[in-house]
Amino acid sequence: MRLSRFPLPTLKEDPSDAVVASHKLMIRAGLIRKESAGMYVYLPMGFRVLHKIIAIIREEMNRAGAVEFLMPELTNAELWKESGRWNTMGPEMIRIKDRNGLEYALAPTHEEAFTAIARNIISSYRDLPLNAYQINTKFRDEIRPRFGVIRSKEFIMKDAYSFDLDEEGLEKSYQSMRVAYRNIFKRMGLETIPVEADTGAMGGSQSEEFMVPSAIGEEVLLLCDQCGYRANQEKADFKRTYPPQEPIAELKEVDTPNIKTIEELVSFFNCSASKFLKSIIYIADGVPVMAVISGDREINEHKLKKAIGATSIELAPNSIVEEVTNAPVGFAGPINNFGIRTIFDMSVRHISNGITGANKKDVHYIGVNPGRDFTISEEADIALAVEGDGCPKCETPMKATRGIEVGHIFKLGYKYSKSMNLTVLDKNGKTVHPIMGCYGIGVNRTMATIIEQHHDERGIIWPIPVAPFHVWVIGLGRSTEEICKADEIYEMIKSANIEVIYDDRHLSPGFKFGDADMVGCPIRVTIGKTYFKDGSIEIRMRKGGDIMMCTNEELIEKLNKIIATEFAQYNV
RNA sequence: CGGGAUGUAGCGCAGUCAGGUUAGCGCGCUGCUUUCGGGAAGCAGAAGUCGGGAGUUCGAAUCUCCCCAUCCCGACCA
Repeated sequence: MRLSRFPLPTLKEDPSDAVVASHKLMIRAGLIRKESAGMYVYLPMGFRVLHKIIAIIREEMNRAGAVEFLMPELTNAELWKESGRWNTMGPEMIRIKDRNGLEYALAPTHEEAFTAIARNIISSYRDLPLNAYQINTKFRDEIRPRFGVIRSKEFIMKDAYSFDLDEEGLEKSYQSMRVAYRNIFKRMGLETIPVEADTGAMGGSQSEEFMVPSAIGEEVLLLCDQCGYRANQEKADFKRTYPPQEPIAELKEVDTPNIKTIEELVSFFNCSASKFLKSIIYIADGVPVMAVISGDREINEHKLKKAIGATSIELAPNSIVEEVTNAPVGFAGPINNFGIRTIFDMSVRHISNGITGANKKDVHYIGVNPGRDFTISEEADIALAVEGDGCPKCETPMKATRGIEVGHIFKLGYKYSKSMNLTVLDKNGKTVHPIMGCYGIGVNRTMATIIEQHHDERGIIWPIPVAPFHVWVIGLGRSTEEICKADEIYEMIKSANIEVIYDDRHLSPGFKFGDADMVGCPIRVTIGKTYFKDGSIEIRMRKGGDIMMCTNEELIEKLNKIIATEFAQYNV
């Protein structure tokens, strides 16, 4: 490929609307352009990288025994109604009608579609296990698209769905995907950490996310160096420690004029935050509920949502708080709280002589004791684990770090096979529902994440398995004779079946070197003054900057050797 | 959806507070000349609904109102 015939609109300056390195570099290196918020055009150089990533995913999925499908993007509403998700998916699912008024969704995921086709094509235990996958576009009307391609409204996902006869089979399928994912990311130069995750909107039991540690990660991970416990903060457990029980005091009302926040209360009462019963009003599926937790902890809304069994929860607006507590925000508490459904964190039971709002303006109770002053009607773990909390397994203080989620694997269970009535006959001729798993990789996000992990101040440094080209040839000659010589070298490399791009543009050397560094192909070959003088060709590695010289005759062998060595670093 | 910021040529910005001729600058782009192993120089050019609409005014990029879009911070997710 000649660069003179290959659109590569590189930029010298950062685009003003990009914030993170990968987004800036993808635009500056001419890989993508923004179409509108959350939608991107892949230019030829960027598309090549996407293809490389897809090819690796496909190889590893096939190697793991998965089989590739291609599903429609426009999915009939009937499918979603069968599983119940037409109602529960919410506005992130883009719904449209055709001219006859039939409703469709632009697929945000494909559990229903794959379950439906499985219903059609499998009927016996002999057809199991089946692991069906596709690499296809997903549409999600994100509330906030962010960080370029990392969170967009339209993105390419590899999604796989496994169907097994029993849990043992599912465990096997799940583990084989776990291995495949590790291999996939390793082959792209990404070190991933699998962490325990919340199962979220997909439903199901066990679930792990594949995280790449990064300062720009949207997830917080809690890690135990001692025993290897790793979890998303949304899901993370921690070892509880409780204060000693005190001799029980009398329940009293205290005037607390305009003292509302835990901080204000701590200084007003001059005691530790753990004394307070923090009471927060949420709206769960439209109904107000109260969550009560020790004042030194935060509520984990994912855990709370699960404990309540709600499909959506949000903080109640002030007006609702005033309505249900009969007081301004800041004076809510579990005592005499008008019969509102209340969930207590496990920490509450252990508070003795605590302090909490009296559901009256400017009044708090002191000497509050669970059991005597209110009943713990529903108890659950609804606390957010934070850095320094003890590991739930070995009690060692955990560390927190941020991560980008590039993949996610789930054990779905029977949710879809039952709701959509997917059945097979087992050995005994009995009708049974297969058990399912699902497995996703964000392809575009993976590309951005690779850049986050592999760049310097000059530009991208592609790991060779995902580099758009392996070799970047720069011709610096001016005379017709010199240009011919550079052309010959390029043709020679090309006919050796090496992936090569040739910068044959009429630009100054600095400009060409700059573009080569920006785009970041692993091997640069320069045909310049050293070649025209004494026939020595310069080979320079983008990573590390090592320079080697060789002759015309040695070049192909040398390049093949370097390429093989580079690839070897990413072997699994 | 709540809070904050921004919108001027393909890209990056100035000009707006304090209204006043043909709206500037850098990069990029076109032509010519010289140069060219780390983002060259000169000369000559092309390219703009100043986000949109309404209003105030003799006169609006600039003031007022409404709308839209983009980006950042929080709740959803690959």
